[in-house]
Amino acid sequence: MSRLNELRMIARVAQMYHVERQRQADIAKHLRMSQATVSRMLKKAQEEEIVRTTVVAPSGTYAELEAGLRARFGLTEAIVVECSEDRDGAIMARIGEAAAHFLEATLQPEEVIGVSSWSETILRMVENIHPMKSGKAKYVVQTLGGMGNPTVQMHANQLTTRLAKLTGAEANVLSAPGVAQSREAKLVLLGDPFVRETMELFGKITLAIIGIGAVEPSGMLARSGNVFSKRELADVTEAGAVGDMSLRFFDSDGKFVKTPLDERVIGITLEELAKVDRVIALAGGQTKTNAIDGALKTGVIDLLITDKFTAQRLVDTEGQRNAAE
Amino acid sequence: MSRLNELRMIARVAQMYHVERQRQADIAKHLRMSQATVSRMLKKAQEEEIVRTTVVAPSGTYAELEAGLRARFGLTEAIVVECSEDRDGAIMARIGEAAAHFLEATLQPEEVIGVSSWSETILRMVENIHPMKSGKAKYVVQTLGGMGNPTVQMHANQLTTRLAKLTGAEANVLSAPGVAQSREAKLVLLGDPFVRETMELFGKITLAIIGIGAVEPSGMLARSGNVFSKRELADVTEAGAVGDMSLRFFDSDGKFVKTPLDERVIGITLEELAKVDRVIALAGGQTKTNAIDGALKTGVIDLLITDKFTAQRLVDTEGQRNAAE
DNA sequence: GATTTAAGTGAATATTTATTCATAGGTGGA
DNA sequence: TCCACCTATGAATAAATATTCACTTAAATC
Repeated sequence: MSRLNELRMIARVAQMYHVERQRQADIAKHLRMSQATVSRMLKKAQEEEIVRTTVVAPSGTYAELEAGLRARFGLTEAIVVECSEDRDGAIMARIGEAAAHFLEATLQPEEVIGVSSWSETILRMVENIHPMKSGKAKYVVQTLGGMGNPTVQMHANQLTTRLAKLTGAEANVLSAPGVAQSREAKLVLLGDPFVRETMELFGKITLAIIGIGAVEPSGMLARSGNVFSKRELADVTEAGAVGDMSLRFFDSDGKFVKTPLDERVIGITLEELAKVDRVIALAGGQTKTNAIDGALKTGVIDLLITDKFTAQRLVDTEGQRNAAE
Repeated sequence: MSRLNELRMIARVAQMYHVERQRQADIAKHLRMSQATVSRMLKKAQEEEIVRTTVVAPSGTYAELEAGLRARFGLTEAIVVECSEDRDGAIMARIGEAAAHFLEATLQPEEVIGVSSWSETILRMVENIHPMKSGKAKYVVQTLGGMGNPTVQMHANQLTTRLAKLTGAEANVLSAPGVAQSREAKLVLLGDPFVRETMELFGKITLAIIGIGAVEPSGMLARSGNVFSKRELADVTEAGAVGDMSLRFFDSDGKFVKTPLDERVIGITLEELAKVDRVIALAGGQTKTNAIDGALKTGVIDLLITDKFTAQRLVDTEGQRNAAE
């Protein structure tokens, strides 16, 4: 019986605190006890489940999928965006918006941003960033050379420049092709002082924004603008690669896949990426699902922004192997 | 769209704070924002009803009835006890237990307790009090003389003495009948130095424990032990009295009813009672409902302890008149 | 386009809450 | 009955949270 009276009292205290929003000191005075006791009663009220706190996710948000992604891949954070249809265009737009919002909200002063320029999703992100008046970031560093024809390469530089302008940072473009003609050609290009200067900043990057690419005839070929030969692509596939970040490949287990191509790519390596404080990956879409799954397993990524359909597929995938790092 | 992203973020913060029980500073660090912002987001989460806190009353407690009583009668507190049947014996036992628990939990050091001795419910309370080793109260003052035959009078004194012993206080009994034979007899009795000493303490009482009596042939007559004549009782009834506290009467509107009897009663007055810091009334039962209703309307009572049946009747009673003081 | 108004931010600070500490009473075993 | 141990308490204090302040930027109005 005395326990019931005690619970009765606890319930009353909980009522006064949570519903009537009185301060503990006032409740204590009212009931002639110490504030410490009120605090303890409230703790007990939690334990006894006399007070219950529920967090309701607003519709259009996917807290559960996010939690699932975090748990499955050991991510620091995950953002799953609403998306009406499972179509690449729509998905990129939504991810870009969310990424822009996230960047604006969490960008630190003096940040060194690395951006793997050739990704349409990242482009969408940049389009959605509002100019920040007080220069927040320090440098924006392009982490992969331009791709394909000079026009597209120009575009990539512009993306970097624009992001730098929006964040009030200094732009460090990588005035080189993403893929050199040969190992020797790469060495020559690396001799350029501007290229070298930018690449030396790779180690200083505090926030990297990257896209994830899928390795499969259509995707890869389309993106590469024919800089890789069919033969080379076949090699990559045979080596087990399922996707790339900045043209660095990994397999479905998240293991890095070394290929002769590495010798020709001018851009950040996965090892360098792994050392960056925050690595944010932007990717979604049916065709990229496997690539994203592998990318997450590399342990390089801290935060993934994706769409609800892809998130669902990533969480569903039955692979008993335990998640990344 | 940005609003959705903001809500998404708020929901995530709420999740981290309420479910994962992380500190605001840690959440802030994780999401790269200031603790102040996290605090604000959590506030917003409340407003947006993303977090909901519910207080569930443990079964066997009647938070709603208590709230109803408080609202209707302007009480500081109300305690409604579980009770299996609407029968006086059972009700008194439960109220007594609850009162004992409440007293133990909230008794202040140096308290001067006034106790209107002749009430079976109060007796039950005293029976349930555990002895308090460290003398908590200062005095226990009997606020109404004994009633009826000397044996019963003795009993009343014992109740006071016992309560004093249990609370480690000094007992101040009122060695006089509760009702003198006449106005003159009362004056003589008041001349007694011990009686006077006790009555002078009435003004010092910080906590009064009283019962509520019903005015109706059976109740009143039974209690009075024939000290009041039929004629006198009829007068009281005609004056509109519905009940009494310490033999001081009031009507159904809570207005004090002065009667010739007042001249004969040796005990605390309602005016004196009104000045006491905490007045705790113990009463329940079908027959006392109207008396309790009137008593609460006097505005003298700060805290009522009653049973669920009586509480229900008190809250239900439709009297549009607005509640007490 | 200029100017006022409103809204949002982090650092500093005030306020509120949780915990530690010292103490006291209760409990159960020898 | 006495002792060891456990629990509960309030005062003091540590820790955590809310608010103020000064400032910046976005939006609204002229």
